Amino acid sequence: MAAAFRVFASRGYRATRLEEVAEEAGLTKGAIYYHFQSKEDLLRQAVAHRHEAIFATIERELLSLEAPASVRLRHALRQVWRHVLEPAWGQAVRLMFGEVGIEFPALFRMWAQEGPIQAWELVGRIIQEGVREGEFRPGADPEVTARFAVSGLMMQAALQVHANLQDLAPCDVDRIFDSSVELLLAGLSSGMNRPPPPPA
Amino acid sequence: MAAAFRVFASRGYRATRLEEVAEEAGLTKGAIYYHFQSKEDLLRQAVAHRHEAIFATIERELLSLEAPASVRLRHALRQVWRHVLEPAWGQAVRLMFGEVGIEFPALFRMWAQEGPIQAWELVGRIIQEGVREGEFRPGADPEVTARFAVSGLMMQAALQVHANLQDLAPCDVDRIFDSSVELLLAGLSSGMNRPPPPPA
Amino acid sequence: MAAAFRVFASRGYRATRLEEVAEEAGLTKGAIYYHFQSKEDLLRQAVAHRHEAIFATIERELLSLEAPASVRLRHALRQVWRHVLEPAWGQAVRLMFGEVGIEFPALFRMWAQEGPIQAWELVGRIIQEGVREGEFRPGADPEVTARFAVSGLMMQAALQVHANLQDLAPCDVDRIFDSSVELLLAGLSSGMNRPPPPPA
Amino acid sequence: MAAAFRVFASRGYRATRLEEVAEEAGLTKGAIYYHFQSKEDLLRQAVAHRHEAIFATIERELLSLEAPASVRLRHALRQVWRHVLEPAWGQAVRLMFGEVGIEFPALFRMWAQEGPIQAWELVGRIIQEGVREGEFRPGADPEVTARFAVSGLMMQAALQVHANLQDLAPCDVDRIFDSSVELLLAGLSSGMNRPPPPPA
DNA sequence: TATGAATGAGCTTTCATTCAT
DNA sequence: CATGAATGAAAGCTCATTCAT
Repeated sequence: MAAAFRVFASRGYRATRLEEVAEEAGLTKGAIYYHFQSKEDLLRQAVAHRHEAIFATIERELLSLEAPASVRLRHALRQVWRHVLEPAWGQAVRLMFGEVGIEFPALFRMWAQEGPIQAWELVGRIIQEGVREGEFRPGADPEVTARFAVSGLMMQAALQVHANLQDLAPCDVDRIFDSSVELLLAGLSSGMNRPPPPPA
Repeated sequence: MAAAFRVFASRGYRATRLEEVAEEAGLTKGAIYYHFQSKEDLLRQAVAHRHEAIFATIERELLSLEAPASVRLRHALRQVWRHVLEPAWGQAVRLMFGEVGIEFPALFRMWAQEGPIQAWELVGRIIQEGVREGEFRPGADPEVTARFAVSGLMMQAALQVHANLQDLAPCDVDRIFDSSVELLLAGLSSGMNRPPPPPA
Repeated sequence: MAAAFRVFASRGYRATRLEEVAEEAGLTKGAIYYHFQSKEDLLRQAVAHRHEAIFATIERELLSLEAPASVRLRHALRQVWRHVLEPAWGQAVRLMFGEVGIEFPALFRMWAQEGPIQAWELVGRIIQEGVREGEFRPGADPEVTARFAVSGLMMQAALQVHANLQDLAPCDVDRIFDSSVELLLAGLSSGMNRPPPPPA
Repeated sequence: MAAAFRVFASRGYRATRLEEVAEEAGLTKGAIYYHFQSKEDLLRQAVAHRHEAIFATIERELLSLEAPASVRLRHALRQVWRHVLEPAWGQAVRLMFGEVGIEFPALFRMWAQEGPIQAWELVGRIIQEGVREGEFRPGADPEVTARFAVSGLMMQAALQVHANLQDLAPCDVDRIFDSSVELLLAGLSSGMNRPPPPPA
């Protein structure tokens, strides 16, 4: 299943021949059919098996982190950023957005639930706490902010890094993260920790 | 070529049979081969021909818009949002991210150049002007902010709307836009027009 | 028709696309169908039209040649040799032996009648005259000798020259002709003009 | 491969549908592609595999034959004649001269090397021995004589028998051989065993 | 469990042929 | 007479799937 996921992710679903999967797994085509019903079944199990445990891990970490919301937000987003920069994530997202999204919507939803949705719910909770604690301004929309933040990072990772747009529109990877987070925090800030605006 | 784009976008490249394209175009398979060398050539031309003139249009509009940077930014992002909410964009992005990205990277880059990159360069210019004019704070990073903003909207459109995640994680489409823009403006604001923070 | 013959001869019948013929003729496919019923019809007419007038010409020449049979034989074979060394003949023979022979036997027979058969009948007559005149030995078989001689030259031309076996089994073209004719004359000679064998 | 050779030889390369080959072999199209890469590959292997071991066999026979060169020559040519009268040879030669010669020259050369060239080298050696032993006249050209003899027989077989020209120009098959050999021997003879020419 | 061989449906591609203009 | 566009019937090839061993 791991082999299958690897090949599907790098070649695409339809472009993958079962023989490639077999080879990657060190077997032959026939053996696959002993373990799986069909190519589709193989994909399904390969995807399902790849639990995006990542966000659960992040969450647990954060629970034990006693720090201002801004710090915890930055920390969480850093983890997200790290995760989506992984080549494996880049391939997976292409597979999911592409053929899987079209041909196996249910599979796509399962992935989305465990990945992006999970991520923005997690981030949303942190922002909400920040608002409750007065660190973030009361008018902020934690849910949308979280979606927006996570989506922005994901899309930048997908385009800039995984689709290799570095030479078309170069931009340092760390700068993308730092500037994005800075923007977020500025936008969320209740002004408590901010120097007063210069008198007009 | 339009017919081809439509079918490729909705079915995916490999899953599309030339016969479907032919039917959509009101012809037969053979006729396609009179005009195109191969399936790949058809895709190439169909994609290349579909100039994403949209952003050039937005830009022209903005040039004639005398208004504060924040207004122009909101306007531009509104156009982007409108565009990426189109079903056609949703399909195209899946096609591009999926099979085209994997099998025809050059084609993908062409699309990225005309689409996302164009968009964030446009938005980046507006933010830069806002900074220069003092409406946005001097420390802002126009380029990354633009990338982040456009990416965030695109990803939300792709997931929430085109991948139909509404029932898994419901969220009003307008709220996504409004809250995102509000966040952005708050994060960019130089504080000139903002009420001073309440005394601690 | 000339264009058709050229292309058929160089590419082979089935491997020839009507478009190639059209291009060679400076027209388009459609125009061919104004003049010919089908690809087969085109081949038929192209072949039929190419009268192998060559042997009639040789014959006329020979009629006016007052010389011993051996001289006339050599002369006739020289003409044959010259003819079969032509690249055009090489291509034609491959076409005829190959696809035409298999798919259009009648066409092949027509060609054979005008080509090889004509040739060996002509040569046969000369030998017969040589026998009648006493220059060739009485036991000779003019018909088979003619067939054998012409066939030998044709096959050598086809293999050595047109199939380009020169580097696999090099042999000078003139030597092939000269030695062959010498052998023939020696085999046909009645001994009249030959020095008596050395006493044992 | 045997089945393929049979079908290719009788129908021609391009005119052969893989399905015919499959049927002849008792399989289906797909199975062919399990064992061969393409139609071309199948042809290549089918031809390569069909070693023309025939001439090696003849040679071995001749080595153990203690007899005058003329007898051995007649014997060798008889074998050649027998071989080229086989229907299979007739088909093969048409295939080789036709499409294979045009589209796969290397394959043609391989066949020529194992067939005609082999044959005339063998015959050439015999003649050379005859010359050395004084049975054949010193001025003879063994190499060309061999080429000429073998070519003559081959071409006669191809035309008279395999191209079925019997009714256009009837001639007994045995007579062709006998007269040809008689001519050859007469042309090669050193005169030692020949009655002196009648006095003029 | 695993394999090699085989299948057959379906795809892309080719091209002789047609025909309105 | 000629053309460009279109057709449709193959044909080559691919590959998920099956199965005896």
